[in-house]
Amino acid sequence: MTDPVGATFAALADPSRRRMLSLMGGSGATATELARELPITRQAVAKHLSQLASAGLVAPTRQGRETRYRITPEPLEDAVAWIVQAGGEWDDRLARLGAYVRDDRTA
Amino acid sequence: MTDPVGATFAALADPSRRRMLSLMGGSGATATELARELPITRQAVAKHLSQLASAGLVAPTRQGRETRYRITPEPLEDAVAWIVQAGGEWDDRLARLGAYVRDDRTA
DNA sequence: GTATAGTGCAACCGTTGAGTTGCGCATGCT
DNA sequence: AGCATGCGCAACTCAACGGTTGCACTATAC
Repeated sequence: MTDPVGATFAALADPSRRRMLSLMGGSGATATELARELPITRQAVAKHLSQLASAGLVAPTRQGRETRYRITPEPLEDAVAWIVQAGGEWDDRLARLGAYVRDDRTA
Repeated sequence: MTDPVGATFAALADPSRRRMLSLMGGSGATATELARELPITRQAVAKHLSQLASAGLVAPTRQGRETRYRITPEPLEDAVAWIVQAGGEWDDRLARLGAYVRDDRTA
C-alpha cells in the first residue's frame, strides 16, 4: 500500500482487531485460539489477521498445521510518530513526546 | 460513542482527514478554506469535519457566517496511550515511550 | 488408513463510508 | 433592497468492510 500510516490507523480502528492484538501478547496466537476468545467465527478472525498482516502489524509463522501470528511493532511506532508530528504543535504533552521519540530514534 | 479510541483511529485512517488536521494548524480553518486546498468538494470536507468533531478531534466555533474548526488534542493523547500500552510489552522503544507518557500525565 | 483439528478460499449479505449534486438558509457587503 | 459568500441538509452512487456459511486442503493422532 502507498499509505502505510493510514493502513495502520484503519487496522487499529476495529475493536475486534485491537482486542486481537492485545490477546496475542508476546507469544503470538493462532486464528482458532483467538476465535475461541471472541464472539465471531474463525473465518472472521482470519480475515482480520490478513488485514493486520497487510498493514504490517502482524507476521505469520507456519509451523506444522498451525499458523501463529506475532506482533511487529514498527508500524505502531510510525503511527505514534505521525500523531506527535501532527499534534505536537498545539499540545505541550504531545510536543514533549515528539522530542522524546526523536531522541529515542536517533540514539 | 462507546468506543472513543476506535473513533479516533477511524478518524485518522482517512488521508483527507489527516491532511485536514495538518492543514488547520493552530489557528484552525473553515470548511471552504480546506476545500480550496483539497481535491474534494466543500460538502465532502464538511462531512469529514463532522466526523472529526464526533470523534472529539476538532471543535467548531461559529463567528458571523464562518465556522472555524480547531484541533482538540486530548483524543490524540489517548490514542498514543493505547498504542504504547498495547505494544510496549514487546517493543523497547514503545515501552520507554509508555513510561514517559505515564510520567507526563501524572506530573 | 482413517478420522480430526487447523487452515485457506470463495460466494454472499447488510451496513457503513467517501464522494457527488442540488437546493435552501443565513450572514455580510454595497 | 439586492447580491454574493459561507453553511447545512438531503438524496443518490459506488466501493469497501464486517460477518456469515460452505467447502476443500494439509498435517497430526490413533
